[in-house]
Formats: sequence, structure tokens, C-alpha cells
Amino acid sequence: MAENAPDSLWQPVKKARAHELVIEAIEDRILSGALQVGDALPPERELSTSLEVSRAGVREAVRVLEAQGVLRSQPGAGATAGTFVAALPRDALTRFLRLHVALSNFTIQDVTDARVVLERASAASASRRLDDTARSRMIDALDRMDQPHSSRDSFNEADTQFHLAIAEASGSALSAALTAAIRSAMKVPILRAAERTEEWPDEAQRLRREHRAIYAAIDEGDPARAADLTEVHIRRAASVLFDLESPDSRA
Amino acid sequence: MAENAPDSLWQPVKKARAHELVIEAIEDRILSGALQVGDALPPERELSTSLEVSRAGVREAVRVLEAQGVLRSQPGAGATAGTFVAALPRDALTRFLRLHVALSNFTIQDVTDARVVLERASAASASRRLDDTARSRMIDALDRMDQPHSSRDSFNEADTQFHLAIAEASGSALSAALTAAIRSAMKVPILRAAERTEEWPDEAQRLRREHRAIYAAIDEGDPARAADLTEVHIRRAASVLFDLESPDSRA
DNA sequence: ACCTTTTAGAGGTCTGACCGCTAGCGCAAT
DNA sequence: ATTGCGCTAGCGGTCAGACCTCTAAAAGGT
Repeated sequence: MAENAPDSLWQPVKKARAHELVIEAIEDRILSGALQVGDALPPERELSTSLEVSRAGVREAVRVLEAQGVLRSQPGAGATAGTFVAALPRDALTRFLRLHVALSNFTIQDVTDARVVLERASAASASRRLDDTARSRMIDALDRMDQPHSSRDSFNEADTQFHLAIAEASGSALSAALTAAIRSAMKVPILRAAERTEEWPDEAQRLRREHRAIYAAIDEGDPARAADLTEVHIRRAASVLFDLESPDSRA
Repeated sequence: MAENAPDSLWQPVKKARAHELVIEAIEDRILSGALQVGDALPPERELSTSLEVSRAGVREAVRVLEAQGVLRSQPGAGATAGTFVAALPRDALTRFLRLHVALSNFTIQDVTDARVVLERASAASASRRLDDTARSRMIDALDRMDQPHSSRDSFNEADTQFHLAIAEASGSALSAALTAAIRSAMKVPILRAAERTEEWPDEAQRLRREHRAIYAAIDEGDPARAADLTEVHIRRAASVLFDLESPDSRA
């Protein structure tokens, strides 16, 4: 037999930990369709005997899936108590991105690029399918940003809501979730940057104008202009707030 | 006092669970920059006494952050043992999306739309900055798809690698991570669909041609063509494999 | 100097107990 | 009949303590 086989053929034997096996067991049932949204899992004690791991192992697995928005646990009795399959990807994604941005796994430049890509598409798509609900959400956010005495915090909140409204009007749930998560994850860093910015009134005024222009393009059903204005807006704001250079524009 | 205040003012009192407080404590230190990649956390027993929760609570929190690629635990002794702040968002994102796609929180149509948005941008960006490493990765994947007797599984694997190589060549870490996670999350559903597809040899041949054409556009530095070919490729393949209609194209 | 053994301390696991919560039941007062 | 109350079963939430496995590094022998 060959003595010196390539290393790639001899990958390390994985010793799975108990809670990982539990996660896998639950994931398998989800991926196979045996578990769907709304379904209940067996009680923790029951699962722990069935899977032959301690209850702690089961609980660690449940915690992981709960944090990912896949499960939801509730104490108590009766039909509402127990652990259920859920569908709350939004907050989970936001927390995930916020942490990894803080860890600099993704730089401000990376995040800005991704925002441009996603929000160009959101703005263009929203231009084609704007309904009254979305329209009023955007106008509401714009109006709140117009409050002359609003704090940077509440301005930032309204700013976030404006971009979220566009994302959700785009009609693509995943793109919207990604856009929303990224903008939400950047909310605090943006606020921090705004607090450091001198000449904030001027900048706020500029942001108001840009937002109004984006809204006008969407409202008039002009996808190309909405996309371009969105890109310019995001890149300019990022460069002012975070002191970035504007890289080459993308397709 | 007002009796009928708006519900929004009376949000439910939240009862924080022990492990959530631990997560928050760790997150705060990460968001404030006190904990950075590579730093070690105190031992579990120490943390549990400091935070005044049981070790189980600490472990549940660590498990959650570990699953998100934020922490990494290792048993043993000395400098390598313990729990450390890590930076492995990739697998975490893939698992997250795979589960939520399976739960139909995101439909195939949603995922396809998001892929188009992200991969158009990746392809265009890669066209502007292709280096030899990326070039050889793409060619390698293309060659493996050319193996006449390759199984659908290995074809799918090479297909995934091709799209991954483009994403990573784009130079934007977050876009690349999102693209990679989405394509990886769709790997099994795509394989299942391919196994159901009749006339697979014809479809495989069509995919080979499309991939080669995309590579040619990238290699020649033609961002617009690379983006368009990528969109057509993704939408056509999705419509064949998953029986979708091609919606309106996006900007 | 080198190899082997020991050890300390980290995470990994399990057990069994107890606490807090709440739907549903039954009983009592209205 | 309706309302209100308290009880109870069974769920998740928490905890303490024990034991196991693993491994870098110290201790010791060759």
C-alpha cells in the first residue's frame, strides 16, 4: 500500500459533541420536511431519553436553533407550552451581522459594497411595484427625518425605517431580509459616526434631499434612476461618516 | 390618566433568561471592542461565578455564539485550550440559510432573486480584478464539470465551486460570504432537483456552455456581459430545475 | 539532550433536584 | 349561565456537583 498518501485523503476523524448530534437530528427532520413551521418538538426530557443524551445536551441544541430563529420555546402547560419550529430569521440575521461587523470580519467597505448591491436592486424593484402601504411607510419616515429638533438618534431610526421600507417593498423576502439586517446591524455604528460628525445639520440636510430624491424616483417608477441615486447616497454617506474613499462603481 | 393608551406603549415585560444575559454580556464586550478576534474568554467556571449564573447557563450562551462562528472552544490545557473569540461566519451563515430555506421562510423564487442580485455584482466585479489564483480555481471547476462520467453529485460540487470562486474573486468579503452561503445552502436542493430531471445529459451540457461563456466574459474583462450571462444562467437553471417562471429582470 | 510520565486545568457530559410558569379543570360565589 | 378562584400537571428554566476526556507543559528518568 502507498505509505505517503495525500493529506487530503486523510481528514481528521471528527468527534461530534452531544449537542451537535442533537442539532443534526433536529436539522435532518427539518430538511426532510418532517418538521415544519408550527410543529412541536417532544418535551426536553423525552428527547433526551430518545436520543440518549443528557437534558443539558438537548437544551444546548435547542438554544442554538432558537438563536437562529428556527425554534421557539415557551414554558407553561397545555398546547402553547413547549418547543416549536418557528420562522424568525430577521433578528437572528441582524445580530449575526452586527457581531461579525464588530469583529471586523467584514469591514465598513465590505458592508458598504454589499449594501449598494442589495439596495440598488431593492430600489429598482420597488420602483416597479410600489403600493400605498409602502408609499406611506416611506413618507412617514421622510417626515420624521424632517422634524427640525429631532435627535441624531431618532433621525437615524427614521433613516433605517426608510431603507427598510424600500427593501420590503421590493417583493423579494431574502433580499429584503439581508438588506434590513445589514442596515440594522449598521445602525449603531452609523449613529456613533454621526455623533462624531461636525456640521451635522448640513449633513442631515443633505441626507434629507437625497432620500427625497430616491423616493421621487421610486414613486415615479424610474428603476434606473432610483438605483443610481441609492448607490450615490450610500457611498457618499459612508465616505463622509466613515472617511472612506469611493471605489469604482459596480454594475 | 389615559385609560386607553396605544398598545405600542405597553410592550410586554420581558423576562430575560440566564443564558441571554450571558450572551448580552459577551456581546457587549465584543461591540465595545474589549474583546477581539483571538482573545480568550475566562474559563466557564470562572465566568459562571463572575456573572452569578450556573455553568449550564454560561455553556448555553457559549454554544449559541459558537454556532454563529463568534466563539470557538477547545478542551485541553495550556495556551491553546479554552474559549476564544473567532471569525468563522461562513459555515454559520450557510447553515442558517439552509435551514430557513427548508422552512420555506424563503422561497426558491426569493433565493433565485437574491442570487441574481449578488452574483451579477460578483461576476461584474470579478471581471475587473481577476487574478491567476481565481482564474485557476474557475478553470479547475470547469474542467471537473467536463468529466464525462462524473456523477450529478460531483458535477454539482464543481458547479458550486465555480460560483464560489467568482464570489471570492469579487473582492468584497460580505457579498462573497452571502453569495457562497446562498449557493451552498442550495446545494442539496439543487442536487435533488437534478436527480429528478430527465434529459440530464442535455441540461449538463447546457450548464457547461453557460459556465464557459461566463468565464470567458470575466476573463476578457467584460463586466456587463458577465453580469448578464450570470443572470440568464441562474434564472434559466432555476426555471428548469424548480419549474419556475422567469420574472421581470432587474437593474 | 532526549524521551517518558505525570499533572493541572480546560471543556464535555451527566444526574437529579428544584423553581417558575400557565392551560385546563373543578368548585364556589355571583 | 356566568364569573372568578385555586389547584394541579407538565412544560421549560436553573442549579450544584460530580465525573470524564483531552492536552500543554512541567517533572522526572534515561
